[in-house]
Amino acid sequence: MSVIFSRECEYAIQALIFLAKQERNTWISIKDVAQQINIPQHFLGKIFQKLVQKGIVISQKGFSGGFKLTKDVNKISIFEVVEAIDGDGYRTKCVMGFPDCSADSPCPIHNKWKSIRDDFVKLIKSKKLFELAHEIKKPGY
Amino acid sequence: MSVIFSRECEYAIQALIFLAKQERNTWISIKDVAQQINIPQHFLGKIFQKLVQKGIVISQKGFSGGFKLTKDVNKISIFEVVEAIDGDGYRTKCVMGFPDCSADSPCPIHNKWKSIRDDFVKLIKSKKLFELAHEIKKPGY
DNA sequence: ATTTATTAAGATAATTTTGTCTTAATATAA
DNA sequence: TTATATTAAGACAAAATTATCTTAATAAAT
Repeated sequence: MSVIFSRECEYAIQALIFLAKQERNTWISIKDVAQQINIPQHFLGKIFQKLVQKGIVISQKGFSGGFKLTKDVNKISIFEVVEAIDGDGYRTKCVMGFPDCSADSPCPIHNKWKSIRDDFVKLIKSKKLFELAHEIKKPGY
Repeated sequence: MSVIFSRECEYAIQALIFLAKQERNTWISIKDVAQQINIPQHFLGKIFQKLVQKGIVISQKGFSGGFKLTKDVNKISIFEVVEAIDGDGYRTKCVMGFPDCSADSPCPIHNKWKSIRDDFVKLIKSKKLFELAHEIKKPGY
């Protein structure tokens, strides 16, 4: 299993970081992205379709078409990508799975988990593709 | 999807908290646990089998048999249950899914995630069934 | 001994997630 | 206008997770 995000979401994050590393205003094909970051091509296709619907990337069909980011790389955060693909379950559900856990009727670790989770949400909101793309220069990424 | 733990693991935690609420040294049947916390009975059976193998509970077959905790309720933490069911993936894998991320070759949020994750691990190590069972008195748990 | 209530364990099924294949639509280049 | 490279989209398949069903083993009560 993955840690917090679905596999799909992990791929989305990795693919967008890859896009952010490329020259601005050029169309990048699914094939290129999938090969470079080593993830299944057609699965990535579906993921990109969702990202198009959410307005994070735009697509261009046909010869030398592909995808590019709609917004500036320092305006797109991990948080935004996660919300687009996985939704908000990771920050709204009870970490122990109690169905009735809520602020009104908190489970025994509700508040401490909330505090930790808030730190995490703050982290992924603060991290933009720009920074991520520039920090990732080592092989393997 | 669940938050961090698998459904199986969430059920294990909930079931053991329920056991911790019962009178010590009495056998509690799967059926009772499953009905009370509203989870699938046979699925819970398999989970308990794993918990027996890990030495967290012991079982007694036959008439008026069931399960009980092996150790004192203030000696079993959420952490222990999670390790038994889900293993350590949640605290060892890269949160963005980069396959080569490690302390030696950290992804851009490796260290900040580690810090948050360490807080979480500390939390679930500190929470014993004893405390959890006593804090859960409201309906719905 | 027989009945009954239980865990143990394996087989099967349903659901969800992940991954693949195929065809259509489309845009560019030749 | 034809060939080619691409996304779009749906069907399909595989794998993993979650859930159910069935039978065997076992222990207690009668």
